[in-house]
Amino acid sequence: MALAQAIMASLITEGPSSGYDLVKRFDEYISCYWMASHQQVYRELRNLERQGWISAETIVQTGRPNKTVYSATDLGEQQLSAWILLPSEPTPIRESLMIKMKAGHLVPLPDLIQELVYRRQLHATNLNRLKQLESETFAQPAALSLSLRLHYLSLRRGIRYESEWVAWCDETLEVLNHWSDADLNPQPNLEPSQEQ
Amino acid sequence: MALAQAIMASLITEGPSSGYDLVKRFDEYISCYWMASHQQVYRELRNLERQGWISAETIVQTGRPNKTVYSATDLGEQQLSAWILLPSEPTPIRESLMIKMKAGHLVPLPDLIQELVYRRQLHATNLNRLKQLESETFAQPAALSLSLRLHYLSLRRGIRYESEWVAWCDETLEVLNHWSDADLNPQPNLEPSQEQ
DNA sequence: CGTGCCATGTAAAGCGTTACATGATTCA
DNA sequence: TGAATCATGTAACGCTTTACATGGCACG
Repeated sequence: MALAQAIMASLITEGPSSGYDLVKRFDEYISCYWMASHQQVYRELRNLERQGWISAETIVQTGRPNKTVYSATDLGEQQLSAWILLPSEPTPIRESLMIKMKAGHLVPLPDLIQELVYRRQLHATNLNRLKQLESETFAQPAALSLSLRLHYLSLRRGIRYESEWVAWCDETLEVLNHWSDADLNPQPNLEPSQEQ
Repeated sequence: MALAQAIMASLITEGPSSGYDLVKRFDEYISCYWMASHQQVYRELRNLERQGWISAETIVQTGRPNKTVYSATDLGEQQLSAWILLPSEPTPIRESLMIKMKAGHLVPLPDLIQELVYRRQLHATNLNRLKQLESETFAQPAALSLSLRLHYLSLRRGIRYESEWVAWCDETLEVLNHWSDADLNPQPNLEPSQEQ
């Protein structure tokens, strides 16, 4: 629903871009607040052009395929501004790992622990990547434009989010490891008497 | 994708339930890890019954509409166990508020601040609700079953998540209020020369 | 000469959101 | 008498995901 606005925000703050540029930017840092696949981005660009929020210009390139560069129109910028002023609700949470926790008594404890270790690693890796971005882009805070400072605040949210995940994994792993030691290891409920 | 598993997990840990019971449970605490509307729940229950993961029993009630109570079948429990053992990725993040931050220079700073104050309040309210649940259900930790202890861990994640949101809002509001004081208030880019 | 990057799509299926709908009971 | 709760849906639309597809260039 807000993919259109995420694209508009990027075109306005980062300037005219090709679909490919946008996809790269989504992968690099936009995904820390709005994830989108390349298929979604290309489709949305066509929608936005049809509605007149962006305009397309074909850049002829020799030796490699032509590219289409999109720019936000005045209409697009006005529409984005108006959308920002509308109140918005938090994203609904959908975390499959928590479903696994809830029904965790169905599987052996070591399997649950393994899954948590894996998730901790994913979030720790992403956290490092975001901290890297933070130190690269925001090394000299005095020199930052308003736009960059606002960008920084959204990056902070990404860093906090990933830190929180790592902290929860650590907290939870400590509890589960303690259960392991105490030999509370649950027996899986897999009905071993059944063949199929 | 995992709505089916969220329902199965609830039927297995909380026992046979009607669609309405499940919807209430989603509203009460499942939503802190998996949000679902009543329409989704009812549709998914029909799918699950068709696939044999759950079985339905009609309870005839006098004076009020009959209800259908669903129970997990052995097949359903096995399928859920197998699914838990599959590795899973984090949910893609989609936070429209961060898009607003990114393009925040397009609107007056007080409007951005107002939106943040509103969001802080939403998360603070939800945090209090979850803490309430925590203190109600987990007052006597010694008496808890394995299943309830696992439930508690997922509730902890919800509490951490909402705390983190409140903390980010506070951090960000402090920065923005400071800008306000310093008279860095950006002028909106709304092209006042245009009539339409 | 193969791998990966540049650059851009189509198609189908599944999932989520919004709107609409029904009809009884209980409580103020 | 009206509002809220119990209890359960259908339909349409739109967004997301997954799979498949193309074709040149650069680098080792």
